[in-house]
Parts: sequence; structure tokens; C-alpha cells
Amino acid sequence: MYVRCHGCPLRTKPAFHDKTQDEIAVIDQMKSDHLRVSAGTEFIHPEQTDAELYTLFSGWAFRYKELADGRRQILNFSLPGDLIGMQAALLDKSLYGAVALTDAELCVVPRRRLFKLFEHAPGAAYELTWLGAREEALVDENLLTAGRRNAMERVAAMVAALYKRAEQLDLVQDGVMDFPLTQQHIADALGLSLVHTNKTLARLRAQGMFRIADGKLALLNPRAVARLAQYFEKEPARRPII
Amino acid sequence: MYVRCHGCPLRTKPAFHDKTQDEIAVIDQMKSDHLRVSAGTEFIHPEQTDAELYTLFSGWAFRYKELADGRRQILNFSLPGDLIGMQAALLDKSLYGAVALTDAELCVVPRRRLFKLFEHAPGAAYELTWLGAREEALVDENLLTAGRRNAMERVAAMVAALYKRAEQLDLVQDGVMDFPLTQQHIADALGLSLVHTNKTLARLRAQGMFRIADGKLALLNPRAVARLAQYFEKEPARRPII
DNA sequence: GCTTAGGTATGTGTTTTGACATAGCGCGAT
DNA sequence: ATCGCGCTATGTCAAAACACATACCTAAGC
Repeated sequence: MYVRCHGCPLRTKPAFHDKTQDEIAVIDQMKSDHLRVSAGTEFIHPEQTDAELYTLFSGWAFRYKELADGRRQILNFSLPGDLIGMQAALLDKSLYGAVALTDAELCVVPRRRLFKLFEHAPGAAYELTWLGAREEALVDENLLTAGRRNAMERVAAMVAALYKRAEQLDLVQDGVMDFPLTQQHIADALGLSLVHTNKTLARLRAQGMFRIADGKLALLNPRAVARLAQYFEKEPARRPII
Repeated sequence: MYVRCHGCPLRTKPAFHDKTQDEIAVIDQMKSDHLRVSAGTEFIHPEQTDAELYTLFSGWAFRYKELADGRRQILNFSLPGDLIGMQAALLDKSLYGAVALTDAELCVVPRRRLFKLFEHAPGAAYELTWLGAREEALVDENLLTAGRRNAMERVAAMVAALYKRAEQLDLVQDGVMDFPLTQQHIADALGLSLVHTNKTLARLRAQGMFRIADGKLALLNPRAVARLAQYFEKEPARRPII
């Protein structure tokens, strides 16, 4: 059940850099646990002071913040290979929550070992920082979306971005990928109301650019979606994985 | 004109951790330049592939992204001591621009030296990563603002957050701080139109919670502002500075 | 002194988004 | 089997935000 980094099936995906056996050994040593959580589990809590650092091994997750009156903003979605919890692990306490969207597996790097990692494995530390910077880039893009795109564009931007990320992980087949978000998740990620999200999806559906149904997303016209969203960013060809 | 880290007047502010002479020497070695730029200078360009890493030494700056049709979203504002350009320095190319809002001074850490820093100064590398995580936290909060707060709340949240940051840097006197943003900047940061921002400011002004005028912000009723914005986050008492 | 440009202010009408209500569907629990 | 719940769908109306037009003020440049 416990997955050692040496045989990790994730790191051989085309999305990720190759690593030497030594590098992998370092990371394997840092890893303290391999966690299985079921859909809906909140594995980092807002205000939590002892959150660990995680790499999502399988499944989907998201980070969120909320206001005192319950309004919730999803900050970003995590796919396999993504780091979750840099802020939570480094800062005094977590300023957000993190929840598994599907059943998921998490590789755990204890926050206590983080500084050691910087001392003894500068390469891994650099990659950690790199991944942190990438996560910020995702949030930046989401902020652009929430701040400056209208409802139709927001949905299109989200579809385009998630599709591109899934593609890199070999999660797309014949233009179709798993898509475990409810409309409430979409609304919370895009800064829209649930009802308006539903109506926006209906309008987009009528235009036939993509289809979301039964937990699947089929991207029918990537060009049109990218154009509508004015979303043209490329993911780096290969990235680290810790 | 060139400021050596040893005598840096910024790092002695109460907002920052103390450093040993050795630590300071390491950073001083990393620093390659001390740049002066005038208000409006864009010192990191979107798509730029060779952006350096900066610490803002004096003045204000902001990072932004824009859509092809010109809509602009300001991602966050930087105050003295803040790091700017982690993403730009680490990733292949910059996904955002960075502009000086006022005349400003920048300490430059060349991107080429970054990996060396990780190899030879794990403490400094850790702090760099910490600062990157903090910047992401700022963007997270801005995303919550743009996505889930209404116009009045957005302005209040921005005022509360910037005031709190300025306070930590001794930039507040008698409840008044420099505030070099135009209404267009506020609009672009909050995801509002210029006109609506102006009207929202007028409504808030009528309520007397704060006053923005002549490049100054006077916070008259911090409690009311925090309550309206539902903004209660605390900055960590002390943080690193590179 | 005049002009221009950037910034702020405000009225009017339109568009977008949200709120509320209601309904249907599928699925798991009792 | 049926009840309740989560999720999706859709109509109607209200509120929030935007677009456009115009005006005023100040400071910089000629």
C-alpha cells in the first residue's frame, strides 16, 4: 500500500523531470507517509498550525478560503504531482483549507523535515521552491480570471486550463477527461453564484465548445474555448516533482 | 548610492527577523546591484525570459497580468522588504509584469546566482521560499476579495490589508500613510471598473471609515473597516528579508 | 497664459450577475 | 418503495456593476 518513491508510477509521466536514483532516495527519505483520503476529506484546515507538506499522488484536491459569513473561494485545484501546503507548512498557521475532491492519495513530507531538506538536499529544495512559484502562477491566473473575465470567459478559461494540465498527465483520452467538479465547485472557483454558473454552462453548451456531463469533460473545440477565454498560456514542458 | 546589506536601514525595522553578520554577508554577496527606477518603470516584463529577482528597498510596486484586449488585473502590491520576481526568476519566462508605482529602489539578486544560493546558503534559501509562500498568501487573499467580496467590501479589504502592512514597516503616522494608488490602480486590483470604483469610494467616504486624498490614506475607523471587509488576518509578527 | 493630459466626480441608462422560487433526477438510507 | 438529499435546471425579478457622456481640477509643457 505504501508507495516508495523509487517505483513511483507518477514521476515517470512525461510531465516531469527525470531524477537520478540518488535524488529519488533523498525524497524517499523525506517522505514520512502515504495517506489515503476519501472524497470530501479536509486534510489541511484553516488556522491549522501543524499542517504537513503534501504531494498529491492520485486524485483531485482544492485549496479554499472563506469569509466569516460562509462565502467560499476556491483558490486552485490540484492534480497529481502538485504540491499542496507550502504556505501552510512554512508560515505559522494555514490561511486556507485543503480538501480532497475525489478519493485521493497524498505523499507526506513532515514540516519538521523541511529545513533539513534545505540543508542537505539543495536540489530538492530548489525544486520545492520552483513548485511553490508555479502554484503561485496558477493563483495569479485565477485572480485574473475572477477579476477581469466575465462569466462565459471564466468558465472557458477554467476548462482550458484544467484540460491542459490533465493532458500533461496523460489524463485525457480522445479529448475526454475526468471532471469531478460540481457546479458549486466551479462557481466557488470562479467567483460566480451557483445559479449563474448553471446558466452560463447552459449557454456555453448551446455553443458546442465543450461538454461537461457525468463527471467527464469533453473538449470539442479547444481553439474556440481558448479564444473566448483569451487564455493562451503554456505549461512548462517539464517540471519537478517532489 | 549603492547600499550594502550590512548597513541596510530596512532590515532593522521591527517587521523583520534579525540576522547575524554572516548571514548578512551571504546576502550582500548575492546582491549584484542596487537599482533606482522612477515611477511607472516596468522592471519585469510579461514574457521576459531573463528577469532577475528583486527585493524592493524603497517605494511601492505592483505585479499585474493582462488579457489580450487590454483588461488588466493587478495581482498584488509590494512594499519595502517584499520580494518581487520569484516566479519570473525560476520559471522559463515571466507570466506577469512588475511596475514601480512610485520612484523606487530595488536590490537585485541575479537569477544565475539563485541555485548557488540554495547550495551554499540553505538558511537564505529557506527564507526565500518562505517569502515566496507569503507572496502567494497575499495573492490568495486578493483572489478571495475579487471572487467573493462586493465592491464596498473589496475596497475595505484592500485598505485594511495595506494599512496593516504599512504599519509593520513604520510607514504609518497618526493613522495616516502614503497611498500612491490612483483609482485606476484600485479598480485594476479589485476587479472593478474605474467608474464603479469611484462611486464606491464616494459611498465609503460618506460613511467616514477612512479618507483617501492627496496621495494619503487616513484610517479613521479600523474596526468598522475590518468588519465591513470581514478581514481579520494577521501578518506574521516578524518575517525574513533577503 | 494656454493647452493638454491624468486623475477624479457624477448623472443616466444598460448589462451582467445575483436572489429566490420551483422542479426534476438519481441514488443511498431507512 | 419511498423519503430525503445533493445536484442540476429554469423562470422571474432585483441588485450590482458597467458603459458612456460630461465636467472639473491640477500640474506639466510649450
